[in-house]
Amino acid sequence: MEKFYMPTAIAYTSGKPHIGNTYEIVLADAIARYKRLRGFDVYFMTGTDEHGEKIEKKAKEQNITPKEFVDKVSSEIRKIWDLVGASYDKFIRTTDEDHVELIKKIFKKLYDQGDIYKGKYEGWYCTPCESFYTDTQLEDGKCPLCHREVYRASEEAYFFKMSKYADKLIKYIEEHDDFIIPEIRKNEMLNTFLYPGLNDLCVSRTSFTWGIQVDFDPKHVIYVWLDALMNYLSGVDYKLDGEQSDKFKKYWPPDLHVIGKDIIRFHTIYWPIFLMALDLPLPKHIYGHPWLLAADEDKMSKSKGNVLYADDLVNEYGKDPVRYYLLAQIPFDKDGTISTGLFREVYNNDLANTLGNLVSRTVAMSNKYFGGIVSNGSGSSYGDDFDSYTSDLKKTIKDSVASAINHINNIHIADGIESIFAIFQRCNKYIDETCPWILAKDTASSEKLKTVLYNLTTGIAIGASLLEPILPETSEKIFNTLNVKKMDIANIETKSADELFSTYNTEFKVSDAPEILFMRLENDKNK
RNA sequence: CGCGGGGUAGAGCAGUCUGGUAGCUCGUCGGGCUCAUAACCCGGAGGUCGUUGGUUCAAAUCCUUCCCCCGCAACCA
Repeated sequence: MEKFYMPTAIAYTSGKPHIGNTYEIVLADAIARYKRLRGFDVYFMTGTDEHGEKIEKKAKEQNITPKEFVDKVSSEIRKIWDLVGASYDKFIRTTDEDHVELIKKIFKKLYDQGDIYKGKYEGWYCTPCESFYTDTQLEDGKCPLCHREVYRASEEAYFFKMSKYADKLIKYIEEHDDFIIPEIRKNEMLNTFLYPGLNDLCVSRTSFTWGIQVDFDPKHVIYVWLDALMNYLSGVDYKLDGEQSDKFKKYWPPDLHVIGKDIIRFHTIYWPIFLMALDLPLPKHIYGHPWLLAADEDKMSKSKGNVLYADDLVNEYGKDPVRYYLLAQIPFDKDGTISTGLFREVYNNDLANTLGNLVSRTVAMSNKYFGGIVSNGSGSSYGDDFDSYTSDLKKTIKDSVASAINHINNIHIADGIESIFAIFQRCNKYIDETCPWILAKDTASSEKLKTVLYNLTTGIAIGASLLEPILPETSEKIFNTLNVKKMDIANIETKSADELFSTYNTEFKVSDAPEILFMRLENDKNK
């Protein structure tokens, strides 16, 4: 069984994540579910990044310990991930004991082998703000925060010799075209950081204490990124010495990193270099996904009051609609937008009208005309337009299936969803073409009518099977309503259109009281 | 001159590499239908393709001028 190790970035526990932050976990979840359906042994990992100065400060403001603070936020984050249906296999925390131990050992090892050295960090220091600034950060030569005088200061710090590995990394990136995706991110990294020359990275701090301590030099804590990135190793029980763990041997290296474009630099430069220093294979692909922005094109922020939270949306509209919006509306390499109005529009158009109503009308007709019994009509050809409606239906659905699978394989999820919905749209059109209510008036067309309802049901089943990774609850509801078995994606992909439309060759009975999948939302003037 | 992306119908986007009738979704207007969640299906209207100049029989597409928006960066995660 082929393995698929997919870690997401771990969320920084500085506060409650908004809907944009939640996108990443939903995206990764859809990929994980899809890979499982394709027979992969998936290890889907997420978690929280919990050290750093910012957290130390926030805890202090609330008069609690940093650990109490991160315990609270981490569980809040996890609750939201669960709420949107994230099927992660492991939730790691950088305060986990085994993680902390590993980081300490790694730091020591890198120091011993000469990749980390002690040096001086120089910069402009603002005493009241207790912060260092570079030349370019200063505003008019003064502190950018409080605008007071700064003075030249230096502080003891450990540095990592990035320069030692830079050439090797450049070569690797150039030779592996799909290491950094999308391509724009690859160019950004090469042009901005690698070609001009990589500076050594400061990997310890002495200005705060909430972090993993350097054993042999206790006034230093380990730089947050060196700590955070290593979760991908500790999460599969990587052992620096002694017998290597089975989990590590099985899953390493990551097949796909799902991370936000804002932290692509840490994942495509520092992270691979750390791995080179540890002499470990690099991840196969690192996907810097785009962002979800508020519809007014601004980043969501509390001060602007345009923040939407996943849990609020799930409570109001349900889990699957939230997943649908995120997955369908954010393209592979460009930012998407969200507002309550857009959300409701997409909900009505795609979920309530196209999909929900299709299932509803199809099942209703089966109940009305055949007491809920569905079976394929006996006539294969009727020598009129009916034949071409049917063959075009099958062909269009087969084409959409191929397109959807192709997109999803390339993690172009939004494009894949569009192709899946083309199936449902084609089914709706088929109803208009064949006019079942007219066929029902003449017993002589009984076989045609059976054929129509059978084909519709099968078409819905095909679409719903593909939809499972995207909308797991809805997919299951549809199969319960239709009372047929889900199709295997491998079969959907390889079978011919005619074979696909012979899947359910014995009659079955659909639900006589189908549930409304997505209740249509009334117009809401509030945006 | 730091690097990069973008400016196409009311909104959001595709098309630009490989010049040749400007396309999709939503909205809007009209028609059809009545199985269905006032849903579904069909059709129409709506665009000097940011700006200047050029190459060409022909430019959204190639070259050029300028204007505007956005991302990355200046070691916060």
